[in-house]
Amino acid sequence: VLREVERVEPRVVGPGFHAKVYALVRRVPRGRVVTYGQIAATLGSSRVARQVGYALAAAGQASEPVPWHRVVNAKGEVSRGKHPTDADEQRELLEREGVQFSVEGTVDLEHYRWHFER
DNA sequence: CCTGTGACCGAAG
DNA sequence: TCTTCGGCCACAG
Repeated sequence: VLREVERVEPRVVGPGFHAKVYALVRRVPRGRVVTYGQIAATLGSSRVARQVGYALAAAGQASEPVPWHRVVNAKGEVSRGKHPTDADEQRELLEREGVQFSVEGTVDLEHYRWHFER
C-alpha cells in the first residue's frame, strides 16, 4: 500500500553518474558558477542534487581535472567541503577568476550563473 | 558480496 | 528565520 506508487520515471542516477556530473562541470567557463540542483535538473531530476554533491566530493579521483570550485549551493554559498578549509580555497579560486562575493559571503547567481546550452 | 562514506534542495511547520 | 524531512545511490576498498 505504501509502495503502490511505482517509479514511472527512468532512473537518472545510475552507473556512470559521476562521470556525467564531471563532464557537465567541465563545461562551466572561468568566472561562472552553477548550482548542485541545476546540475541535477540538467541530468534529469532536481531530486538528485545530493547525489551531485556526493559525486563532487570524489572529483579529486577523476582522471581528468574537474573545476569543482565553480559549483555552489542554491543560496550562492560555497560548499562546506570535506576539509574545513575547502570553502576558503573555493572562494579564493573563484575570486581569482573574477567572481565577487557579497558581504554575506555569497555569489550573485543572477549575475554569475552559467546556463547550459541545449 | 558487503560496508562506509559522502560538496544538496525545496517544501512545510 | 530556523528546523525537520523525504528524496532513496555511486563508488572505492
